[in-house]
Amino acid sequence: MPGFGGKQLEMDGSIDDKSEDSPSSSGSSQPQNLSTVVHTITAVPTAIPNQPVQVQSVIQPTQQSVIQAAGQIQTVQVEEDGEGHLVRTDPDIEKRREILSRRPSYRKILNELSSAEAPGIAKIEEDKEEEAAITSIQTTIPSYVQTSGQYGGYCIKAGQTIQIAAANQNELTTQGLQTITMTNAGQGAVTAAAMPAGTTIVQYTQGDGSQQFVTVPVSISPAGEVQAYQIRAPSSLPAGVVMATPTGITSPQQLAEESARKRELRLMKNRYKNREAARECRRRKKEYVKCLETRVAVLEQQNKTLIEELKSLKELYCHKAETE
DNA sequence: AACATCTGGCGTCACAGTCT
DNA sequence: AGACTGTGACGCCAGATGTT
Repeated sequence: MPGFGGKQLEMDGSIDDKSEDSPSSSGSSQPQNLSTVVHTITAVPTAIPNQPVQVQSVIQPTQQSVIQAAGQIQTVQVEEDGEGHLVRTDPDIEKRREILSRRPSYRKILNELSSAEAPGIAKIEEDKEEEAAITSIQTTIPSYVQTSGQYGGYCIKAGQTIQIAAANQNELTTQGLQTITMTNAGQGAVTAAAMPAGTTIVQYTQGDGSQQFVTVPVSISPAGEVQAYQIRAPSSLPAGVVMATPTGITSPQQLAEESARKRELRLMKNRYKNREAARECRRRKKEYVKCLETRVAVLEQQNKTLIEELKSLKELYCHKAETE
């Protein structure tokens, strides 16, 4: 895998000198007691989508090292930290740190990792999959409606999700509706406080796939039957949003209820998209973790190889010293 | 077998950053 | 400014695994 053989330019800007490409590379076999060691290394930015840079460095704390990348000479300030790691200290790094301090995107990180290090690693692609068409009608009666009732001729119970079959769906389709989903307190996200009793939000998808939301007052008879949904036609509300009632808000309690309903409407509009976004985010995260695990495995293997190499060189050296 | 704990996935909300 | 996007955090759930 390209890039794993050299120094890793860490995300924090440090150059972690853990290995060298080969013991025969220029100057690397020089005795350690020299104050200046010349290395030819390949630095691979782990988080920056640059080409691997060939580094001709004179490893000496606080001295400037010369990085030659794509024919361009770049001067960077390098210092050694307490643990023998080389750390860039030039002003560029400040800028880079600033950028990196922002919340990273798994998509970005992984794409950068894969482009810089492993062409074999698949990039996270833009999700072009079409949403599967919803063909059923699903409705959940809020759990706070502790009763059972009738909806479109079907008996439903509080907190239950029901499928509304052909007859109603056809009826809806003729009106340009494909799906209708009632969701709120069923997930526990909406409580009686957040969503005033006696109302619910109906989400439906039109023929063109656009999401529509309707706030619907629900009348429940003493016998526990859902008697009616009073849905009104769109008027002055933004496209796609249909608001049913309420009329004549006067008391602070009603105002609070209204604002709660508005909040719920806003959340409802975001919920669907966010569900998908969260799914994608988790997928990217998993892919990112996998990628990191692969890197760990490769580096561990490399470490083993280097240890073995060191051993055999030591043996060779001792053997040579004995014979002399 | 019954129960407890762990694990992974999901949906949701809040929030920060980005885009229009 | 408001919409959109990506992600962390949280709670819930179901299945797997360990313990009694």
